[in-house]
Amino acid sequence: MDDPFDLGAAEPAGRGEARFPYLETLNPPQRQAVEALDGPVLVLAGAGTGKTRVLTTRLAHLLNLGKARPWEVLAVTFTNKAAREMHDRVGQLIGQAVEGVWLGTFHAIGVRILRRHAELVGRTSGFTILDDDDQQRLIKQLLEAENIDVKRWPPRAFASVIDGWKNKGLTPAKVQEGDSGFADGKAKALYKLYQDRLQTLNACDFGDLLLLTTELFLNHPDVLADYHRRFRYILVDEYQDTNVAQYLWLRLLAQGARNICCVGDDDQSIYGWRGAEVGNILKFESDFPGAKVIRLEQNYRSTGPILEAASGLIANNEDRLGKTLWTEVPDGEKLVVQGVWDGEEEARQIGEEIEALQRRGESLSQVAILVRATFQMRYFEDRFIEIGLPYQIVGGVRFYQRQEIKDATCYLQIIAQPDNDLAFERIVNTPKRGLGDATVQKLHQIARTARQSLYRAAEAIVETEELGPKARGSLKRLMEDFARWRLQAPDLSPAELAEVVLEESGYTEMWQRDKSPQAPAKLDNLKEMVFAMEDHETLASYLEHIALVQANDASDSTEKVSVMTLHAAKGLEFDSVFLPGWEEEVFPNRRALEETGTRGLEEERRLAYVGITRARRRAYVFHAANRRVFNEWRSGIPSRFIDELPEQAVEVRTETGLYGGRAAAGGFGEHDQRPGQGSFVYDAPWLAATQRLKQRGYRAGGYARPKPIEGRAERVETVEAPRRFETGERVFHQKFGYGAVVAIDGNHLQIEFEKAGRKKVVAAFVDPA
DNA sequence: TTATGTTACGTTTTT
DNA sequence: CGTAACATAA
Repeated sequence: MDDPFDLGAAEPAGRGEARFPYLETLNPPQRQAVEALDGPVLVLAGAGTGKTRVLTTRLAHLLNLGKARPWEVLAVTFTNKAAREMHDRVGQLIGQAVEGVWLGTFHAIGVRILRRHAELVGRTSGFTILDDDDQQRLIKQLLEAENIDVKRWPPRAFASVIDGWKNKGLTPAKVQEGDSGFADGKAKALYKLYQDRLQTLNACDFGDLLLLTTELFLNHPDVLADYHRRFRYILVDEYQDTNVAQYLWLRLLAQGARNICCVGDDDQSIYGWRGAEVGNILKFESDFPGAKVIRLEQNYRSTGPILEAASGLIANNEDRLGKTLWTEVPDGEKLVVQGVWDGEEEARQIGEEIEALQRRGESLSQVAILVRATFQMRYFEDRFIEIGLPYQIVGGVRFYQRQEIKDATCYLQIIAQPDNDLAFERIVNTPKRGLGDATVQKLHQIARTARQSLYRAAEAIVETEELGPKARGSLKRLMEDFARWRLQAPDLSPAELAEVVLEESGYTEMWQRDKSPQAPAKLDNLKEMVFAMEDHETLASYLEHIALVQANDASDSTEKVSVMTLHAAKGLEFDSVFLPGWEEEVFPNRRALEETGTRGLEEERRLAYVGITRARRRAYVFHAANRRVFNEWRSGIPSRFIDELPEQAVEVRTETGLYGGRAAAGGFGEHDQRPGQGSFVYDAPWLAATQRLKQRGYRAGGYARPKPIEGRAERVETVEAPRRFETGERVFHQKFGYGAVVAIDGNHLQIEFEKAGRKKVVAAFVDPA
């Protein structure tokens, strides 16, 4: 990148430049941000202005200058992905792997600190980390035990109340009586009970990882002082997304050396619902008097029109610090806005556009579809399976949250920590071994009166006559299994242990016998899990890893389209970005508006801004006139965000007539009939529109296919050797299960699935049953 | 206790 | 519509 300013003018040229070549590639504000090592620094970095670059270079520079040893640096990120990227890039800069730096997410670092001082917060260092599934089940148990009607007061609602408190850094003692309307003002007391329960279980939920660390610092000044001495430099990524708990946590730590550098962009604050306070970034200068504030405004990522579209949109927000992004590469394609008939049509169009890009030689790894909510992903999956377009869902269900992984993990957890009641309860009867509700209730009773864990209660009860002979024998066998595995554990690697346990417990067998379509995938996942365990030397290290890391949070760079939520896309960039579902109520999301009004709307707008700014060269906004929500057809009004895009940066490709006629005349009322369900639906505006489209020769998927460019392959072939199928043949499909071939059209099969109905599928995705 | 059928309910966004 | 919790029968 050419630097318009002469670096030598600011500082005598000399050995510095030669020793630190990476400094020369920075622009002046970037370089300033890297070199202002001491004292508090706030870097306001717009999208695509080299934020990560500044952060990584700064960290490398710190180490290179010998300002700090690796373990004297704390670098906090929000996602594991960001942490990993930082690790890798710093490694490249200093020419060797970074070892010893405290680099990780708030949560991961919280765990690390808590494990060292667990006794001070009422845990032992081997405490378990609950995921929100565990958390909810625990809460449900608790509410039921307290005779709270869980129909009226759903456990998930209480979970979010608790999370809210924890995000604000509130322990039960600090919560105001009646601070939440939950359970008629009993919430505070219930919160206390919940925390007590966690302590007896020797467990922490996600919120505790921050809350208890902060409590630890507050209640034990000596411990805090120790970390003050340790962390001489602190770096924080995505500062705009810190919540109060994280803010307190950071502020406590930063009081030591006061060398804290926070990087963020108020326009990209999208975690308000998780308690993030944009205010934290605004308060920085008063929290740290004398702080240097550096703005990065030169965008290196996107073309002019894309930047213009994004800037025009975000300018509609009142509550912002304000930045002016600019780029030296102004030319480029305009942002495309395309209206389509419905959700399926949207998926078809996007599929075709992607195939066109592919024919023009674009890489699929540089294409992303960014949705507002996960339910939108399904349409793309269905369509891409049908046309054989390789895709990957990024984010989604956490690997360890999948049923089979969770079950397997529970076995391992019990070996490591027998007193983990939640894990025990989950697998006593998985696979089925005749230990049903009645038995578990009895165990609970004994455990409660004897004040011991379910596991200990089970050990005791098999020596008595309290259970029927069948249950007793079965439980006894299980307890013997556990005892044996625990004995073997020290001599086996975690992976070997897992294999033994999965085999001997009958868990693998359970899925082998299962003939549901998901079963083979589950077995694969279990294999993948065992494989992943090879990387870990101890069981404890594996369990830690699985609790904090999403397995598929990194988009692998293979030839696949990435499908993910806008939230998951933060920090990423792609040549081409598709933004479907820009309709009122979908995006901006209705609930966001209902719950937090203008604040919610502005956050949605920031989300839209994040979406557009992910694109380097091409961005496509789609909106559908109709969408099926649950089982109802609803018409959709184009998102207000579309109107807010500056006209000159946009090319509109919406079919004329889509919003014409009575529909545009205000006919977008709510209606709940499906097409063709009887004579009474004639008045529905969408039906009129359907008929118009039909008259003009519309057919499903019938928009003109872009002409292939000559000389290019029609489609990159990613499928394996084709196999011939015959009509009537019984087949198996990963997603749709078993079915019979109805018709064959080249490499496309029409299959009548037993569960999923009739679908068109590419032959390569189907196996003979 | 398990298998099977029935109904209620839900979709923001995540460490 | 699809899933998960719930109710009933075997």
